[in-house]
Amino acid sequence: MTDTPEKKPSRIQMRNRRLILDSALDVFSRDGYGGATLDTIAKGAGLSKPNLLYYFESKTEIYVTLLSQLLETWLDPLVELDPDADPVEELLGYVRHKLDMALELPAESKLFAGEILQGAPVISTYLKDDLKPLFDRKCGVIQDWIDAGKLAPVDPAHLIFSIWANTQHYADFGTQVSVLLDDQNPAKRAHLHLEQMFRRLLTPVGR
Amino acid sequence: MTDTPEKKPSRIQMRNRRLILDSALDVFSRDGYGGATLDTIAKGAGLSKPNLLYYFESKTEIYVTLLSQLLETWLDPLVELDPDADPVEELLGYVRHKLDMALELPAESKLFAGEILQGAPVISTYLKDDLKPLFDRKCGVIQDWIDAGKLAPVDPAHLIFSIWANTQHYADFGTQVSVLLDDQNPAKRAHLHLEQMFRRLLTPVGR
DNA sequence: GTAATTTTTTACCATTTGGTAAAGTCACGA
DNA sequence: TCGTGACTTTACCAAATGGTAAAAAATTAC
Repeated sequence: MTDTPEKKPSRIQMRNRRLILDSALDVFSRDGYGGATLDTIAKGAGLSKPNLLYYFESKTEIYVTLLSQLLETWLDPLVELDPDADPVEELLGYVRHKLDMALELPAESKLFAGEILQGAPVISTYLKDDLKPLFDRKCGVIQDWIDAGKLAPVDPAHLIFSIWANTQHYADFGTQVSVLLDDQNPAKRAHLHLEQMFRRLLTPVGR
Repeated sequence: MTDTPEKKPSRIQMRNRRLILDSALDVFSRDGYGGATLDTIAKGAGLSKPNLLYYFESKTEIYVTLLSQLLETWLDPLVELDPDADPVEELLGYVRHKLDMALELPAESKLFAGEILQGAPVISTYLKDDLKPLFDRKCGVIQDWIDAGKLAPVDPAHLIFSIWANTQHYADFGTQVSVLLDDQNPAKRAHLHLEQMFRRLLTPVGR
């Protein structure tokens, strides 16, 4: 009880913190951490700058809060990779899920991408302490699948990288994708392409 | 002759402009456009800020200069996709080339990624006017290869996207890759993985 | 209804930032 | 060696930025 002296947040606090975080996600993902300003975030939330600083101590605290909330939901699909399921279908499901997330939540994806791009100054300890163990565990699962002959032999780590790369591309490079594609809704073809690519890569050849 | 009243740049101009651009590439790719400051760039170049502004009119001009120089070399490998070569090997060569570029010039890759991430405010007309036609042409080449049965049927546009995504990932997300891999030189395994993945995707199945 | 508490506003401030003016220094050709 | 133009430094500036203090307003608890 002494750990968190803060009382439960009031309704107004809930609402305003949410407004701020929503606006901040927009601004940080569009302008980057350095390009974002408290005024812009405040305006987007419909608050004044000092009022915004009543709810968050600093610009950095807003940014950190956003990233921590993000990381939870972002890594969830990887956590759920089920060692007992059918390997190819499980991995293709993971690809689908990540692609849907990228298409539906591009701002989150861009925020994360921007942070990594700049050397992960805020989340580097998270990467080392939380993501790395999870990553290693899932590489182990994939390796087991391969050893059991249920998956074509691939480099597990680089497989995961390529899943991340391909799915996040549609969010992070969405501007470029939009310019280059005549088809204005890339979702369907993106899904088909990734399904085809990873199915071919992962399906074990009959021995 | 009236178009470019500037005389040929002196040796000192060549040297200092290069120092500035080198430093600016570092800073912009690390801190983003908004996070970069003229002071930081100047310090990195060993010059004073006003001296830096003797060589470039503004922060934006440095940034634009960097991006234009980048785009030339960056798109070159795509330009050189040869319609008359062996399709699978030609595309695998493109993958290799792009991966090598990402591994050797991560700062350039990150600069470009940051610009796209923020909605391509500076290079959007370039994307529309120059990249798009090239992209469409190369999609045509790939489609012709497919129609001739020399390539497995893939979505040409999304194939190119996946090549870009997978190769740039090792630069743009290099921080994450480094943290997650025990192997500290990902180059070899990355090459092998991408070769395997794209060879399987692209090799036509005997009919 | 009123006192206590929470929330919002107004008025600031110090620092940083992109950029300028102008004086000084250097290099080099005549 | 001297003058001219190229280069560099010093001294600034206005605007923007992250952040604060304290008063005013609104809400809540009793």
